[in-house]
Amino acid sequence: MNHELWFTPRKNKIQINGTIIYKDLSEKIIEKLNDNLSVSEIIRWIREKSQYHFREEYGYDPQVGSLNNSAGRWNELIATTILSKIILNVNQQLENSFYVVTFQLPKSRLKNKNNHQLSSQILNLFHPSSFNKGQLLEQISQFKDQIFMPSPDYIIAVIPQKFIPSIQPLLQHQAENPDNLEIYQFLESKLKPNNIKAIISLKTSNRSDRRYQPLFEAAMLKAISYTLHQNWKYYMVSSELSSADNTIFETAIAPHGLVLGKNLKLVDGTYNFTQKEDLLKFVKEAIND
Amino acid sequence: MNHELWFTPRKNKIQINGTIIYKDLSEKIIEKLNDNLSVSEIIRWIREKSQYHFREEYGYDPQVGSLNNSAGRWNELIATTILSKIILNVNQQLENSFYVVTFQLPKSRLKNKNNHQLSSQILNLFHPSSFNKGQLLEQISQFKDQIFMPSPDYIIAVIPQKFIPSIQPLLQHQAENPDNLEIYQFLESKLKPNNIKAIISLKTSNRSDRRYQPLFEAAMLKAISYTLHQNWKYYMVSSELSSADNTIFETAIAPHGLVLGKNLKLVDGTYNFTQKEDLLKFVKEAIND
DNA sequence: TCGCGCCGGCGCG
DNA sequence: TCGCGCCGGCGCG
Repeated sequence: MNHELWFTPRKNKIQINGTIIYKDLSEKIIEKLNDNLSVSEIIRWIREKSQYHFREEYGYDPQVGSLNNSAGRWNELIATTILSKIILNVNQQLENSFYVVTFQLPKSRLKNKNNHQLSSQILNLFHPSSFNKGQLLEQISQFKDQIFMPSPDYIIAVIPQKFIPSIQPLLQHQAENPDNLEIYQFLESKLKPNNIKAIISLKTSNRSDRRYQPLFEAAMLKAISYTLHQNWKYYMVSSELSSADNTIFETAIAPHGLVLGKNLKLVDGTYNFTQKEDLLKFVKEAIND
Repeated sequence: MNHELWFTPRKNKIQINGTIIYKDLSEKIIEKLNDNLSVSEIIRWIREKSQYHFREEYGYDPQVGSLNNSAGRWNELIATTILSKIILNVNQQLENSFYVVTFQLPKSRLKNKNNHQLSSQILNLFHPSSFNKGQLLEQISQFKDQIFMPSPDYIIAVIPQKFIPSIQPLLQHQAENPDNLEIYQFLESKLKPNNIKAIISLKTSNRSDRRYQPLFEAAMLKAISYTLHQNWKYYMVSSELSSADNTIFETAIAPHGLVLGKNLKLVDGTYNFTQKEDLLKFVKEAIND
């Protein structure tokens, strides 16, 4: 293992290459997961290992922010592998003509109006023409350039097998290479609203301010889902959940629920992500509806 | 100036007493404001001064997080003083029978259902009985325990002079003691929805994730405002605004707008907070409607 | 003691 | 180069 590749000196600072570190340690990480170590423990272990080698090499501690940035990425890489494996397994047992699929998205990015791409990356799962009159997304079409939200961490979709016969190898590849967006690229412009079953927010931890970030995402997605007569679920997944986090996620009403006088929840489930099994729960919940 | 009071040794760490530091430096801060130094510059100056004395005393740098926490507070203390002075001035020139008032709120906090207080602190501005049948907040009454949001940074309200004849001394006192909640305490349970004109989010800087925190607040408040047939404005104020921040704040549609098919904006104005004058703009905008 | 709400430090495309 | 979206470090009540 060549620890020099873990760090890159930049102007005035040393960069921590979180993705490289993860790849170097991925075999051990998978082992630890199989030994049922908690995801928090594993991330703490990668964190401390990175810190140790940084200190060895440069004689001082890395910035907290650089490790925060990496920890978020490590958490996602672990979750991608676990989710992909779970869904590979689910697909092998399915007895209908659909496949379940999970994937991450490119980051949302402000797009020029004349571009065919929309600023909210999740909307680019649908073909631009589906916003046309008489098409499936007509109802939100007039506002499509005014919808902003971060790219959700994960989508769970259910798609006819005939449209994605090769999905199992793609999921297998994604489980082994959790830092790639092949599945998104494969599905871009091809989904219909009713293919989407669930959207997932993944965090290592919450703060009482940061917890409103995914709630805004949920507010927009639930409003879109309602307008399109869909039933998209929104799940919160975090390795740390305070009692207040749980209560708020379980209870919070959607803004459009207030306006319509309907008790429409923002969040359909809140899960503590400690072990592989924790993710299985909401995958089942998401598709059994 | 006794720098020892700036810091308090705690178990395993040294606490930075941001409020004490601010009070010690407040005269100089006011001077710098009068000299038209930018708010960012002033906060950077307090930050560096704190860091310098911390280092002198303990031989190492303080945690970034402790200075972040303080910088947010310093920004609010400065803004409270400026806003209070502006509004004192506005009130002296008013020729109707109303006073303008601005104030901060206690932090939101999960409340027990049987308590008369609600979890969203802003809702405690209204009397509990106003949620009763036939009263002003009846329309959101059934969901009042499912509404969650952080306490907004500032409220701007317009209130009949006869209800608050003593408001000018209170504003004067608030300008001089920006860390107190007397005005909120004075108004608690006494406001009507139409007293509220504007809600303000104040930040030193945004990040592309953190910018959705006030947008969630705006989404809930605008939904409440719509349901109550009010026209509460929501303003973003920040010392740093990227081009993307500006575009998103200026363009974003409210979730309930999507559902209703109406172009309802989340944000009514985005202001760069560098000097005193920047706050005057939206105070005028907020009350002239 | 913990909950609230603060914000800069990133790595990567 | 900057935009995205990551998250722990608080002080204070």
